[in-house]
Amino acid sequence: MEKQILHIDVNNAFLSWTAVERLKRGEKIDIRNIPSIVGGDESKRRGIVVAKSNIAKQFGIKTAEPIYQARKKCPSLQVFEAEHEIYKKYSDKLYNLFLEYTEKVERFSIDECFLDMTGYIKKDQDIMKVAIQIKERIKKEYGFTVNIGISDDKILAKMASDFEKPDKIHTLFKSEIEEKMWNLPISELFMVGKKSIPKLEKMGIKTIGDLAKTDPFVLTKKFGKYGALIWNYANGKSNEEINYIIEKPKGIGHSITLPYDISNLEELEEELVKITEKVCYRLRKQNMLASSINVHLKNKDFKSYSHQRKLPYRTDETKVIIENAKILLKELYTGDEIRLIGSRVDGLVNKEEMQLSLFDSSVNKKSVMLDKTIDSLKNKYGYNIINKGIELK
DNA sequence: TCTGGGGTCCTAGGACCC
DNA sequence: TCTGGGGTCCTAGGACCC
Repeated sequence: MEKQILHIDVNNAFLSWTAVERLKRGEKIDIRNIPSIVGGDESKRRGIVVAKSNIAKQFGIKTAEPIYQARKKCPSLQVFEAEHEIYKKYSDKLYNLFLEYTEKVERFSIDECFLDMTGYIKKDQDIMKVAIQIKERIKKEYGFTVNIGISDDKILAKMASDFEKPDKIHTLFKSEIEEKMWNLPISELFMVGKKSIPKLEKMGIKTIGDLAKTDPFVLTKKFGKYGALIWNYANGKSNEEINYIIEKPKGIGHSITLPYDISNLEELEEELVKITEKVCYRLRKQNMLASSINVHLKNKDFKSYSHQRKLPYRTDETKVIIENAKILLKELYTGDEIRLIGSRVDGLVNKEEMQLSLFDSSVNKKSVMLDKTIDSLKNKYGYNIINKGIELK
């Protein structure tokens, strides 16, 4: 049976959601109708464009560009802070709405879902009618717009939702790829990013159609698995399933761009401890144990380097993880001026499964008890209620 | 006050084992 | 009188996505 897939994408998600929330709070101006963006804090050197209104887009403002540059393009630009709790709230609402139509919903990102409608469409309906109904319900019930792509292939559905915006539905069935997709530049193809574009162009591949008609053997030879992947995408043969089962994370990380460059180990260590504590807290919230820890630095010239090491045993203990993170930082640090520091745990496994199969060495351990106490305080009174002595200095 | 932060997956090379 | 070779594990780095 042919698959029936929808890809639903919120138009300018963070900006739309901020707009809706502000209207709800009684603000008069709908920021979707003025040149506006959601952006990071410039005073903390996190000033990039995260989302933009369509008017801002008309000024040539691009996602991820520095805000100062965006302002040059449009001096009257209004900048709003991101409000992640609100975004999570709208994302959850959408997901629950989609579950009314099929149980096979994949959350692809905070503002995008795939719906596998195969076998879920009633006799008096068709997939277009369902898409229209979903789109109109979201607009009416929540006050923002979405784009919907319809296809018999997952990646084609995603490509289709990216066609003309906002508030539109497009089909891109396998039978339509020549007509609707092959004339587009390769940069439009999912998974073709800025590093691959010049390489492909050098081979004379400028459009998705050019890519589709290239010998897949040549692509595989040059790009490995990646070559085969994009060739399949260009030919509408992704054959990917909708992963509607909620997966546990494989790693958890946190990184910060520092408000100013730091060039001494002690200060970096303080930052590392803070962010690693947060990582460990999130790890325990997931009820998982980590196998390895990774520390990542970026210097003022944007050169990145990282080290990782196996933990002595799979653990969620702040003390053990921080000790190992500190070792990595000492190995890594060469005296550079550091712009960004990151910490992440990987190789996560479920805690319960581990405790069934192994002698549980953590019972009554002092550091485990301390983590539990701190976590419950944080859960009750908020993350920042308790800080280690290092932050009180 | 120019360039975020959170992820996943792939590759290449070295260590080590048989 | 070059240098086996297959497999696994580990690390570092990079590409891509939103």
